[in-house]
Amino acid sequence: MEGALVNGLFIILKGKAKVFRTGINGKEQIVRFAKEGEIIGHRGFGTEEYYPIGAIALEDTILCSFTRETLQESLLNNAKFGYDLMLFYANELNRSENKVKTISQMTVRERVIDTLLYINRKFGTTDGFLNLTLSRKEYADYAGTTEEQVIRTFSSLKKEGLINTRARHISIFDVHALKAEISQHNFFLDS
Amino acid sequence: MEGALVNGLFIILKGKAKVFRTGINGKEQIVRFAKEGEIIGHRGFGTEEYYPIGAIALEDTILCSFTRETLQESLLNNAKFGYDLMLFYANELNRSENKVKTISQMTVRERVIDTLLYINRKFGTTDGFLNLTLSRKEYADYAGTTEEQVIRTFSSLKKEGLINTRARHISIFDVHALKAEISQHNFFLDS
DNA sequence: CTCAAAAACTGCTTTTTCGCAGTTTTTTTT
DNA sequence: AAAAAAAACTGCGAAAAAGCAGTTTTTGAG
Repeated sequence: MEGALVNGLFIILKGKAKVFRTGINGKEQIVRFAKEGEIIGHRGFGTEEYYPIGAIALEDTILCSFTRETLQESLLNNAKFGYDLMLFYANELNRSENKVKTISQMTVRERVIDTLLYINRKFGTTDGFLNLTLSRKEYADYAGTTEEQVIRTFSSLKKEGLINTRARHISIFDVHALKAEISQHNFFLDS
Repeated sequence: MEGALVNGLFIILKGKAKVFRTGINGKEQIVRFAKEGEIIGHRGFGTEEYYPIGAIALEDTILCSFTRETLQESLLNNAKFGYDLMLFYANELNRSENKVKTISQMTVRERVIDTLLYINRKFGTTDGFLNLTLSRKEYADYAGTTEEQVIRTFSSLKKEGLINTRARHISIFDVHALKAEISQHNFFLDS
């Protein structure tokens, strides 16, 4: 939970989660989605005393937890471990700073497309449908827009034959065309 | 330079710089400003081969440079060093993810105010004037808006008696009132 | 399987932001 | 110190995004 005392970090053994910051009027900004094998809670590992960020499981999820002390000890005794974790942070930072640019310079339509491609890349598909099922509001919270705009964009993309939606299940028909639309902005960093 | 082969990182011994990503139509997104004592080029230290980001000195600047190899060796031999650098990254990540939220949820006016307060906090003032002199366009590139919007916001803030501008020199009259306007969003993370 | 709640959708209006084109001021060069 | 170039400013129209209020569809509980 955002605002809770930092007590360590977690690794997702099984399941999926969304990681977010709460803004004004309780509006969420989803920072990333996480899956099996990924780290959660590492943002609390700086000088902050409280988590600046929250996470919620999107399905039944099993975590492995490390206390701050355990981790600190391991890091101070194992330089390679610290080095690898540092590389991980460096990549996360790269990803995040790219998102600043994305949100700042892309149109709503482009941001929604970017989000679809991100989900596709990261979670893949089964029978053509994206493996992660999100509400329109969650798409909006990641793309930095409103639910209505996501709905409008989806319905345009549908009309253009680029995607299909069957209720909350989405399939992408033409990944290439979608990529082309945002290629001048995006280097597909955030897997 | 953005796109150049990563060859190490730098510490600013003297001077100031802006750190940015280039987007569509050459539009810059300034990610941060850096001053004496700060690290530059650490974004290239992940798995990337090329710098995802560029930096330009804003005045005569002296750097101290470390090759990737030197640094890697030090990190692998000195766990405490790696640990501290990791903490630094964790804070940078926190700062950056907060900026995602800021840009996504604040209005243009709020983002401009946020930028003014950031410059004030980080670089301070002399005789009431901010110690870092930027063009309106640079304010826009940091705030994620256009030059014209910055100009319009500055002129409103001037009319309201909150700031004063004498050409490119800006003084903030009422830091408190400005902070109040964005306090529901911002926790003043990015010093 | 039914029903209530939640989510998705639609059309419309309002607000915010942008961008152009021209003028004025400031800065830099010679 | 004058001229040229760059930056700052202004008003206005256009575009993008957001917000509202209702209807329809989907979901999930019992």
